[in-house]
Amino acid sequence: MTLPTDVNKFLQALSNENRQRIMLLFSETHVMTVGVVAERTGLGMSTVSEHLKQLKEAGLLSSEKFGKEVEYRPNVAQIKITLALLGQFLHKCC
Amino acid sequence: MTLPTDVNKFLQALSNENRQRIMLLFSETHVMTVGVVAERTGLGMSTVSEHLKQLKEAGLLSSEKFGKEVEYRPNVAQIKITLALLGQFLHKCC
DNA sequence: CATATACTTCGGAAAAATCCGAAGCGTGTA
DNA sequence: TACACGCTTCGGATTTTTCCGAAGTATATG
Repeated sequence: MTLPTDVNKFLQALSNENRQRIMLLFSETHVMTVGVVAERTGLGMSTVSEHLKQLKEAGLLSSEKFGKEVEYRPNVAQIKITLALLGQFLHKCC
Repeated sequence: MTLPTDVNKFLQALSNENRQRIMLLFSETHVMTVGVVAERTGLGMSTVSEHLKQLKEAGLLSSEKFGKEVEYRPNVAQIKITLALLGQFLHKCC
């Protein structure tokens, strides 16, 4: 048995405090652009862009482009799947 | 709403590949000493000692001292609690 | 077409994590 | 008491992560 890549990326993504803060913002405001997240966190736009990219690749967020803006939102379905996988993995240890 | 420290440490602990490997070992062998984990992972004993310490502080393992040996094992109860907290947190984003 | 806006990618500095072997600390044994 | 054994802590080299601002890309607007 080995840990799925998805779960690995998921854990990696959530292990950082600023990315956790970003996810918390999404629990208040379900849809945000890169600029809005940058403004609310106080981080540079490039930094936020990179964090959002990582959260997306980890299956925590999804994105959609509208003109020159990019809207990010929680990827509910994928989060549930990954959380279930993580649960399975951890219950093997018991 | 803010992310509990427990959950934070939990995610941080599991984000590392060698600590994941260690947890996988515990899914095969439920009780191991530091030396055994070192032997099976190929890591130095001091390195393993530090990893196990972190996993313990993150609520993933518990330890008990017997003479000069220290036995580690999965902290089932705490894992369940933390996993539930993580689930709660993530479902707020939906 | 030229410019502004929103974002991404790049280059690199700074901070944090990882790992090791040496040294230190208890505990059991000769 | 002296020594061996199992583990932890320390010091430090190496690697990885994080962050920023500059430069680059795509899209809308005057």
